[in-house]
Amino acid sequence: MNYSLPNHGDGQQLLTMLRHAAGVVENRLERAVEARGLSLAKLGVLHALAARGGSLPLGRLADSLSCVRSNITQLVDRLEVDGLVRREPDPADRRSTLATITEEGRRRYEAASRAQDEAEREILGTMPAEQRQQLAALLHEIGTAIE
Amino acid sequence: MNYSLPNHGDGQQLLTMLRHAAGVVENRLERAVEARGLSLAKLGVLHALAARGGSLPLGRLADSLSCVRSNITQLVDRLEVDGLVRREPDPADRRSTLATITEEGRRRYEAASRAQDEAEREILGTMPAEQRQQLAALLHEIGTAIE
DNA sequence: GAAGATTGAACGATCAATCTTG
DNA sequence: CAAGATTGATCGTTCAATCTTC
Repeated sequence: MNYSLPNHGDGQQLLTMLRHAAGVVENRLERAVEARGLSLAKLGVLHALAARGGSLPLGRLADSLSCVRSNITQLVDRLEVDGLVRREPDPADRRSTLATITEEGRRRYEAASRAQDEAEREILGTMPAEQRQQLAALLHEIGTAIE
Repeated sequence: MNYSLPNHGDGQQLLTMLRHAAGVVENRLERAVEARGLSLAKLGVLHALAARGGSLPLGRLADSLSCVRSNITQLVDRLEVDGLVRREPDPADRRSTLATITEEGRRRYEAASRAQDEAEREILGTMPAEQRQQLAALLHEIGTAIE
């Protein structure tokens, strides 16, 4: 559901606004990293790898990104085609496969990461620190209200 | 990008929180309507139809949901299989196709819509009106900061 | 030619079933 | 039998190309 949101029912427009704002932000960031030849999903994988020394078993990668394994299988497939990640056998366990970031992968990661930062700074640019703090607190409250 | 979000770069954690909160809310609402045999995407279509007398040309539907036409084509395909929507020729323009909600579609729409309301009320349940108002204002500000 | 709809391809995500190795 | 990874199916979404009708 990436498109404009219906206004069902009688009053919870706030959650509609929340989802809409996040969607607009997401689209904006997606465009920013796309201009550097990545998607947010691929950037997420490269980030996890770069943050862990360059290599991770696919299962750990799935844990890192809180997604199911088959998602990682296919994401890494595409990243391999792009030449940004390599699959390697795990010496410690023959069931396991390591994903390793390539040199080109590191370069793309750095560039796209900077592009994302820049876009985020643009979006938040004018918002005073006090309001940011308020927003963070309110979002945290909603988060904890669920489970 | 529905999974846990990376913390690239140096400080815009706020947008990560925003996207994460929206994702959690989205998943929760999705589960709520799924229990009534719908998805948020399908519910959005039924809502648009119900709100406009039961029938709309596919193109207007795409406009309503701010998505691309081919998306509607396929969504309506699946809704037709479900028996919740019917395609009909547009008497006014032979290029155009009308999507019409069925009786069963209306029933499912009502039920799922109530389920969504309920879930939204649960999520927001304990949040005082003043905080809701604050949050709405801050979200609006972020929205306007983009274009 | 432009508008309405569809089709085919791709991406990102999930789930269920399967294969290999522990 | 568990755990790790893959495959095949389905959903939601976009884009580019195509077909029909205006």
